[in-house]
Amino acid sequence: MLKRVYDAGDIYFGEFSGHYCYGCERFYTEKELVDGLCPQHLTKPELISERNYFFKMSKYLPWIKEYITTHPDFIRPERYRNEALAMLEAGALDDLCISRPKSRLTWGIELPFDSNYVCYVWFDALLTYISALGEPDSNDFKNYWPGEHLVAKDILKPHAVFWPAMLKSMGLPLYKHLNVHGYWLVRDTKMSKSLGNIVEPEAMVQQYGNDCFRYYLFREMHFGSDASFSQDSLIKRINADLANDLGNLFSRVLSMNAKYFDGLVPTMGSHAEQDTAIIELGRLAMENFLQLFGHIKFAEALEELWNFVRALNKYVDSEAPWALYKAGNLERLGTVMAILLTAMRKVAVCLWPVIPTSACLMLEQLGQEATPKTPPVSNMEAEISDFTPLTAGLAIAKQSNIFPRIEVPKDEGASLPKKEVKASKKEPSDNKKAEQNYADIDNFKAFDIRVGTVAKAEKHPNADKILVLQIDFGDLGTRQILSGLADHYAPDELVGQQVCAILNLKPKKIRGIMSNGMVLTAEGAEGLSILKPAKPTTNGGLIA
RNA sequence: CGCGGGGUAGAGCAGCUCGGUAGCUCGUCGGGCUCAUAACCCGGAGGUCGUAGGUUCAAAUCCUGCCCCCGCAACCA
Repeated sequence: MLKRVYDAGDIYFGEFSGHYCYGCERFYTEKELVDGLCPQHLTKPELISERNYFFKMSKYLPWIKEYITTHPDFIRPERYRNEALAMLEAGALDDLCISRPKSRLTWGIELPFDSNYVCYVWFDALLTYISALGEPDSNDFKNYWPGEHLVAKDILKPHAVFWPAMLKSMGLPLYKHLNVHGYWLVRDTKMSKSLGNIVEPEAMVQQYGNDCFRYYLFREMHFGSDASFSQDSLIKRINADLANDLGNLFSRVLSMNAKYFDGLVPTMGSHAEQDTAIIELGRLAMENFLQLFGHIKFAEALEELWNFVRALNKYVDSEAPWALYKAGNLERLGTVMAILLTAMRKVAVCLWPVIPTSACLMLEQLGQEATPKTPPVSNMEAEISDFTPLTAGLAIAKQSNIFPRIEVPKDEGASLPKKEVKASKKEPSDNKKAEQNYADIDNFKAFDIRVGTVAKAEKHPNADKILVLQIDFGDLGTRQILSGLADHYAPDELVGQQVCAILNLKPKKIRGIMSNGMVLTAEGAEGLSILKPAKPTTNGGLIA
């Protein structure tokens, strides 16, 4: 692939000189430097010039802009399209440096046209979308490329600009759409390891089943926006949609059919007005489902389909097969049941991509052949417009219990999230690993940790999250220490409070202000909490 | 003035592009049915559509100011 780009004349060997910080392994621009020093390490970066390979991305920027402009739905939803265009407008994009000399970076993939260099970041990372399929002449590639591209909202730039430019240069077609999705939030904040609010998908699948979990993810996240996860809503969703509406529909219809027709598909007779109505409603629902699904609007698509599912339950109620049976009206009964069974098949077909295993089970219960690996029908349009009944006389399941309800003990709601958190962080830590984690007491003694009282606290004028604290350490004097507490404490709240801080850390300048130490905090789901002695302690007291 | 999203019934959301009875799911209350997974079906209660103005015969919807949440970026020794 690199060769292709190289052969296209889009890679050049350029000299680049800049301020290079060895600690960060990166170049800094004049602007980024603070007083001529690396903002991370406070060291003077070396002015080095290095010859490296560059990808002529700038050559393609006008083309990308043009492409995005003329293909309004290439990036969706629209607001990310606007963001991408804004990025291109801003003109801050440059050619990409794509190599590092082996003398400095010993690992990495060697460039095909220069064995002294290895590939750096952009190419090796983005290429995996293609390399997973094999070479462009492989079958997989022919079958699956170009496809849909799905990314999270934080990596818009590389996928909206870099990667398309690279593909264009390689002479490969672009993916059909760049679909940008949001995040899953837990209690309105991002999941993060340090907050301990990670939800492990594996655990959820284990607990609720793959299909149920999949259904929830599809159903609850509205494409493009963030969604919030909770086991509570997960259970509600499974019970309401899968168990009550869909599962129960299968259960009631199949068991009735077992009773009335010995588990054989009855003959569908002529349609009454309400029959054509429900069939038309189903056709519409499926049409919308297909359309929305194609636009990655999974939640809305499922909602459409469920209009049909609910209507089918309603249809059962209004047609009351049990009454028809009692009245001995077997012909009408057969028609109603055949309509229901046929409709159920269609619902299952639609659901195949969402909950493959369950959909196959549904289809099998209806006497249809299905496997989770291949789509049950090849022509969805025909499936939607055509209401050919299931073959009369076909033997189908006599009962069904695909989605059992999840019963939650009454006052359980509060304790659920705790389990969630606990179950989340169970790293496979064997004894050996644990032993290696022991720290030497000397490591601890190396820190000079003291008690002090906050004398003054104010916001950092130039950084949102940081408070500038003046802390009185008694005989040791007053120190200025910066801490990322702004999101968790109001400045006034801290004044007069005792805190613990490490004093012998190397001073560091943060956004222009010096910090001479580090305030200790505890981090939990509630946010940050400062550590303080349990009873008032003389300022300067040593912590050991 | 860094960029962006949002504030609509107890909860979660749709509606806003193209002004004109405020809709859906869950929950709640009452009723119905009895085929079914304490399910399903019907009906009710519950909303100053963040806030203050403006445009209009008419504003959740258009315009302006303000308040409050959230994300990205930066930063969190």
